[in-house]
Amino acid sequence: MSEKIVLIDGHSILNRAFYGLPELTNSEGLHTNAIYGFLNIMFKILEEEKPEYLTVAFDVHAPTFRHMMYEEYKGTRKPMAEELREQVPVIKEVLLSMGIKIAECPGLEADDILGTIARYCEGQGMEVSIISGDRDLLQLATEHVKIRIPKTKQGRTEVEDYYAKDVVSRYQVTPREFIDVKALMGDTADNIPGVPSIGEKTATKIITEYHSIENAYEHVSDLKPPRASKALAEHWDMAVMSKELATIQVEADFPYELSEAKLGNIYTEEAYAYFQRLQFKNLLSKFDVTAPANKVEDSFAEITGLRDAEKILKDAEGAACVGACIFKDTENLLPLFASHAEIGGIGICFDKTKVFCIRTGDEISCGWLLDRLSEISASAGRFAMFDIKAAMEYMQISRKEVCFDAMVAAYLLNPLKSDYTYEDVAREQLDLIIEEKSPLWVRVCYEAYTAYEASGIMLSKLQEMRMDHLFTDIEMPLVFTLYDMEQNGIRAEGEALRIYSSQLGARITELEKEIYEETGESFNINSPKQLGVILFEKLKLPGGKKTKTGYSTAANVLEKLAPDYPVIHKILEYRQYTKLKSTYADGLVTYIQEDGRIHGKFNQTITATGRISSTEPNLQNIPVRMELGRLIRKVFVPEDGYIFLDADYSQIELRILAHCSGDQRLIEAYKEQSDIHRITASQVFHVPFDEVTDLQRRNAKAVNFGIVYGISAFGLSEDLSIGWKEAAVYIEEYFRTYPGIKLFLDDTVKHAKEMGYVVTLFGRRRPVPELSSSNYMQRSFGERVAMNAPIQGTAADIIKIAMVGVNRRLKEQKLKSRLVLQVHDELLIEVYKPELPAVEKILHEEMEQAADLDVPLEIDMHTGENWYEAK
DNA sequence: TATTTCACG
DNA sequence: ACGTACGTGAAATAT
Repeated sequence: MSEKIVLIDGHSILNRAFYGLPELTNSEGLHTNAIYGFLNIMFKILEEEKPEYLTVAFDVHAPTFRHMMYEEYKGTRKPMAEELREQVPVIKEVLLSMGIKIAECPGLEADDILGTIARYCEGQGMEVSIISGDRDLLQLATEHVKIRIPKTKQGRTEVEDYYAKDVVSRYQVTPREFIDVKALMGDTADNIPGVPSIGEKTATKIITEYHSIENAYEHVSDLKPPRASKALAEHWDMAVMSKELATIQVEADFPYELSEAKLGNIYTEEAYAYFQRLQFKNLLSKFDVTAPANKVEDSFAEITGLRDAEKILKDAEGAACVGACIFKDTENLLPLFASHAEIGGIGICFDKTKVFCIRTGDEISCGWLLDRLSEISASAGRFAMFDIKAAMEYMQISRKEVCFDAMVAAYLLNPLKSDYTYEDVAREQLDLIIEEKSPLWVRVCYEAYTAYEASGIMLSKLQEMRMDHLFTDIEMPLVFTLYDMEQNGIRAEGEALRIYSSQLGARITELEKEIYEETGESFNINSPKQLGVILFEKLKLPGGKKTKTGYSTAANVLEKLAPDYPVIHKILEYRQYTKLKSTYADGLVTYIQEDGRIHGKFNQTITATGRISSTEPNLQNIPVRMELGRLIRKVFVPEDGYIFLDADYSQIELRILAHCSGDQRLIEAYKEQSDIHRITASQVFHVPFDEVTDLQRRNAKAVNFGIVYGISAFGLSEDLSIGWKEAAVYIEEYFRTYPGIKLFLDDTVKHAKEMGYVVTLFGRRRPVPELSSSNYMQRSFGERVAMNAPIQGTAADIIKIAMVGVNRRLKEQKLKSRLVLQVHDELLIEVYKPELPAVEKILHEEMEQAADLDVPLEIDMHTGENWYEAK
């Protein structure tokens, strides 16, 4: 068997990967998508081909002869996107770290390097595979040189292979003739002008007949069609130049030692370190090298004996700082049942050299261990854990003021991440790499150690970033408030939900039947794909639009497209009913527990802006806008002897905007009147307050929303179904009326671009990396985010302060009333009836006084025997 | 697992 | 010439 070499067209594959993959960055903010894609393609090819040799060729970015000629011909070429450019030196380093040969030579393009190496190796009797995204290389294909073109189709990479014969069957010309076709037709992507008015069809036809441009030129008068004949005669010089441009050199002169391309072990420790830095977690599994020994790990110990455990826990008593974690025994369990696993033990760390995993078992009981941990938490100067709210399911926290939630701290330091694991914190704060394959007890020790060691570091970072007040006085107390709310849960009547569900079900069946009759076919109405086909192809509804995969059948699109078709309304009604049934009626019953209550989760580390999120179930999106859905709220009821008290902030975000911008006109307006949209309409459209029409108010309201979202004429026009131009006029008028707003928003974006982040009134930060993107759309998004995040985030800060205050006073006064829900600008309390006056006072005061703004914070408050009535 | 739709603020 | 409003989560279908 002959030896094999793989040649990779470096920039071409990087390019493919860059544009084929979504944005990806590591924690340093370095873009990594092209590198990741490149390596994936490379590994795939290597596994497939198992070559003896490998070389990656790159262009050197000095202008080459061929580029010069073209640039004179057509001006400057587009610069490489910055996000891609920064990845080029990194991939080269990564390749070097794997001992992979890189070939580059000033004055030569990668094509020429590839062509020359390919010819040489073929001459040595080797098999050659060239990997490139560029079809230009097809001219190099022979019986032993295969051109491989990776295609990314829906996430999967498929490779098209071309030997010489494949080029012939696909393009009707030989690889050598392929050059001449290119010379005639040109290739804008490849900087080849070609002959004007000759396209692919004509070029192929001419070359299949005459085999070369020279021969075609000799018979130029015979060429058909006459248009081509004339073009070639007139632009023969262009054809010659194009051929020269299109021809890849195969006898270029540059230093290259085949022996240097010999593949050794590419999974080196150095490469491992790179992959870790780049955070390519799933590529790390390819390595079986073990990371260099870690000093900290040497002092870790696993404890199963009671005597040892007693001694250690006694030592931990009164420590200045304790890091801890609680783990479940999932080792002998199918992952499916992991959630009801027993406690396997704890991790505890109270000194760099005192790190233990204490396991429950024959000697150590769960109850005892957790009680001891609870005691230790109370005696510690600082008690640090990841996700304290979750841990409180198992242990008592009696001294909240000493607690440090490392997950919450990590969230404040960077709220953009999807999760906050101890592995990530260890890497980011401690430069510590934790082996995924380490035994459970070692990982447990690492978690406790990371909580211990990173807590001080993160606290000082929070201080530097002026978020210590936010962390200590808002977010940490909130951990316990949210825990209380989860424990409280909210009562829901299962039977009422089931009745509601069956009523919806009956109507759904009716609608289904009617829709099938009107479309003359039965199909899955819930499938946008099938629905699209029925609506736009079978029924030929006007202009099917939008989405990547087919027609959009979203409600707003359908309404706009065909408001006159009765089927459309039936379908939208059907959607509404099925949504209510599946998500709310049927969805909610499954969460009702023994106590008749739903104990949903409130998540503190999810949103980029600082809001809380609600899951299992989501209690923050219970219907309210439409009456039909709003009825669901009747099943949420207080316990006997209790009543609901609901309060929400009135237009808190716009008030925050008025305050932050300091726009006097808006501030004055809000001090006088509470119908903000009406005032806005009155002032923007210059009509007396009482003469504002419904339409004017509606438009003003949309503009107000737009301002909060980071205004754009396009978005506003979409929302109001008006022209782009008209929307721009509204915005202009708005800014003319409130010039302070315009100044503030511009200034916010400007600061964000300089600093890379935006800040709320209470110091919460949101990085906005999109602002430095070279992509217009991404950058615009960044600008809108920069305008919106401080407003939405400040509102989040304020209600969090109110929640903590309300909860604190309820508990201090030993009231039975309890906080049950938060819905962004709304709080719901289940009030023990005799306490109602006191609780009303507490709720109103805490919400109103949560922040001292230049405009009053108005609160709407209602009571009710269920959530429907209380809103 | 990804996409689409729709519920909320 | 480009193509979007900000922030979430759940369910159903498609892949």
